[in-house]
Amino acid sequence: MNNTPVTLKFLAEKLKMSVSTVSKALNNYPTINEYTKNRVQEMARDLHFTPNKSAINLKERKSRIIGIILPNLLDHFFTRSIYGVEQFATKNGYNIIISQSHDDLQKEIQSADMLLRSRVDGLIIAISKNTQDFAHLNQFENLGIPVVYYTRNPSFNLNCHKVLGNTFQGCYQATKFLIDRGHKKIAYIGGPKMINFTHDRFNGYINALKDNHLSFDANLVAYTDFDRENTISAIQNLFSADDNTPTAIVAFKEHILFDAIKYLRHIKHPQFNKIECIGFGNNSFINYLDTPPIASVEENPESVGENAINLLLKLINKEIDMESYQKVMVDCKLIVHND
Amino acid sequence: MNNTPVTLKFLAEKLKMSVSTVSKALNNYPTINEYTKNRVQEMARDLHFTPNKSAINLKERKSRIIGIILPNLLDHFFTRSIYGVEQFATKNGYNIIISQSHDDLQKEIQSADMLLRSRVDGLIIAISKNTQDFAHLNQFENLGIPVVYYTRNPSFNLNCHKVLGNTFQGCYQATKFLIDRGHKKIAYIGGPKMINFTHDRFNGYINALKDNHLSFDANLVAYTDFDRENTISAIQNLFSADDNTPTAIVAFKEHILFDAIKYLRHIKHPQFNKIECIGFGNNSFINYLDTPPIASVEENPESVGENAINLLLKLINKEIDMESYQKVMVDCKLIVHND
DNA sequence: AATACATTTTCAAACGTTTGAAATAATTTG
DNA sequence: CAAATTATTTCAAACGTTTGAAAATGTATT
Repeated sequence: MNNTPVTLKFLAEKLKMSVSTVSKALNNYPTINEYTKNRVQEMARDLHFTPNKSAINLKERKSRIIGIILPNLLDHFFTRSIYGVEQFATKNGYNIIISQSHDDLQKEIQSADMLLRSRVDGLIIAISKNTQDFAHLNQFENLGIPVVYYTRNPSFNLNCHKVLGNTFQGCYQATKFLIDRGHKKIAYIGGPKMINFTHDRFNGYINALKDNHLSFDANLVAYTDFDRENTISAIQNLFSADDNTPTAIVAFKEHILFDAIKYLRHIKHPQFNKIECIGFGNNSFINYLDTPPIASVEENPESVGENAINLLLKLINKEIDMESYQKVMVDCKLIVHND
Repeated sequence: MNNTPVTLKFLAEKLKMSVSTVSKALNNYPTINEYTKNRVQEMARDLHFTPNKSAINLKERKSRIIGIILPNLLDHFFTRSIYGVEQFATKNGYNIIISQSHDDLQKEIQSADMLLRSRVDGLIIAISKNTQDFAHLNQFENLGIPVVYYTRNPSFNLNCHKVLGNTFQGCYQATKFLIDRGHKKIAYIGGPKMINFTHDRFNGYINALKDNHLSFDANLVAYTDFDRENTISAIQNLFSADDNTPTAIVAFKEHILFDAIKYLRHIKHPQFNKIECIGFGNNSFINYLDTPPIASVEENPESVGENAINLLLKLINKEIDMESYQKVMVDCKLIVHND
């Protein structure tokens, strides 16, 4: 209800000194007399002085804000990754603004635009699945604002900073694990081909087969997206040939397995609870399933976030040159569930 | 890599006109000549002029930013509620800054402080479970910045704006549903007593029993928190008496039921798959359980968020007086799962 | 007491916008 | 064609900070 805002000027008038003295006292300048400092700080406290960030930003030509754009907040991978980012950002005096693109290019452009107006000091982004053109993101770098792509990134483009889960290694490990358990017919269910890591995972699968002298069978591979219908039909395909049916599955997302298991149970597949499967993710709900995946590929999202912010901070502080493009890989970890 | 930032002044020099003309042209002032407007707008586009929000905020004495503080982003209730907020905020030209308190008072105070410095135009908050003192939040109202409490709120305090799920009604409905299915021994598992809606839910349960002439049995009530250990022991208690064991459960959070079912299966309770249960939440994961809850109490988080932002916008626009404290209740909906 | 030096405070400009009032230019009117 | 009107542009101050340079004050030295 206070109508005159408490500004430096206001404090200065109260204390009968100049604005600069007040400013310097609050910022603990060595040239300011101790007694004066105390008086100023006390008054500032009493009157609940809160420095106006807009004014400071304007003056300093920076915002101490990091922007984050991601497809959505309903995906645990992303919310977990924010933990990592936030932790290190606040530790270094930065705040974060999170914006969702809802996997829509137009919305992503809007988000980028507002973050640009807010003059964020850096941007961390997981691009939408339709992002082909990068004009809206290149703007940042043109203004000298560093951008770090994480997880979802322009795969063809080497001229950007990236932090990625080592999804090849994760998929290789998962496949290898199943091979070591004696499986010969391991199916692979991949994700939308537009998303860049889909191929890396597939390659992990292929390489594990090859390295272990198993032949590749195209009938054991199916693709789906985030839509359940498509997942079901992908699974139907895999299990259509009665003679050559898989005994294990590797899936690009764990919840595909949930659908798979449910479907197999539904059609009363003779050994639906024998099929061993592994997916990316590490959903705590696994504990509640009757027929849980045998293992999960933990992507360590917090660590991905952590690496992204650390790289970004180095770019902001010019410890790394913006032109020397970095690529950081974060290893996955196979979590074996022994219920 | 552009080192001279593109500002109004810069444009003005290029165009050989005054800064104010440029400003007014970009803001489409009627007093500016059409031809001039076109020239200015074209140049602004070509040079990628981006207005500096800090400068505007400073001048306008507002930020067009809404702050949100919530315990964490791993809880689907909160992430879903953000959808509602975001949608209406952006529609009205506001951006949002999300900050997590991690259910820690100190962190909440920090968040509040940074949002205050950022001079948000309004605040939406779900308080941490330890928030007893509200000095850090009252500051906002002292500066004329409206605050809307949502979901988690100071229950004892009537002098604040609130948007709440009608958790009483939700719990009543759930209990009633089970009664109608013939259950006589319905257990209730409540949440942390610090959280205000725990009691409302309990009252919903009690009232449903009473209205349907079922007697209340204290042995059928247990409390837990977000910790699995405690949940297990709560369930153990409920099922310790061999003679008087519940046939149905209402739980304040759905995942408690997952633990309950798992536990009952584990101890091979004679009718673990007969026990009918209902919890708050509406986790899509339910579809994958062998023994799913019979129904869910959908709390409509998007709608809660929507109501919160709408109320806040009205307060910001002074359509509602800050002193006339509002309380909005959002009804829950019972979702019956017929597998 | 005059000078030198150190300590402390203030001045003034800058950051990038907005906007009412004043100035200027262009057009109409009698 | 001068005066009155209207259209368009510019001036100048303000928003709340920061900060190097200049000014003022205080203290020590001879």
